[in-house]
Amino acid sequence: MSNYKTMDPEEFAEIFKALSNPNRLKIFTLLASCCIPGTVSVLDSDDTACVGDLGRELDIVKSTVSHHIKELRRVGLIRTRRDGQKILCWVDPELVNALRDFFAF
Amino acid sequence: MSNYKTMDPEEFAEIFKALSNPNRLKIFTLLASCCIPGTVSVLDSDDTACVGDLGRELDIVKSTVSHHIKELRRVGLIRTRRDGQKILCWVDPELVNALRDFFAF
DNA sequence: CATATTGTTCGACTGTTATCGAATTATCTA
DNA sequence: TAGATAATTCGATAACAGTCGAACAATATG
Repeated sequence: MSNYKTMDPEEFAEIFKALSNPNRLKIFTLLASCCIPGTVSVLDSDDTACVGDLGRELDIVKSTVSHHIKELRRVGLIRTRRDGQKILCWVDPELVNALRDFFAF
Repeated sequence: MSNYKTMDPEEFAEIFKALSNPNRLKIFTLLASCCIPGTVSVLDSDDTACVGDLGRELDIVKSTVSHHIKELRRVGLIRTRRDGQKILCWVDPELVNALRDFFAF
């Protein structure tokens, strides 16, 4: 744990809480997977996905997806941008790196 | 996300849930910190800690610590061993490595 | 054996979370 | 402007989680 002394337990706990729900974790990994260069995405876009895509993929209603997206965004795991009617989502590589470092001894 | 295809979302979600409570995360990082070779530990032992140590350090009652330890052990994040009256705890490096890989793009 | 120390289990209480459907808002297009 | 599509917000409900103190169990030691 390279940064256990400087990290804020409350903040990291919030991030882990965001990943502690199976559906939210699936959303995160789906977004992460379509961000890898060269990876064939299950979604239509190259490096982003919209709320509707995610809902169809995971078979949950859009209000629930919206709720989960909001939570992932709140803790900084993903970022979003409106494109017309759709809200595009993608993971924040910076925070993912911070998480990787957290588990690096 | 190197292993997003093969990983089990339910299992990983459980692990993240175990780290989603601030006190449990503190217990985990305390144990992780005293496992690093060469690190000066806040606890008395070199590479383990007992329930009482953790409770004193975090100022929570022992029944709560015990509850958290049980949860961390259930998901495989830590391991325990009885030594006389005390239960010694330490993190499982294997699972920590798996988590690091999870966040490695 | 009696007592102290350490940890676990149990019950209770309080607060939080996941989910859905309905209503609402925003954007696009015919 | 009217209708279609996409997403958010809101309210309700059911399930779960964190914490504590009391009681219990295991171990050590006088």
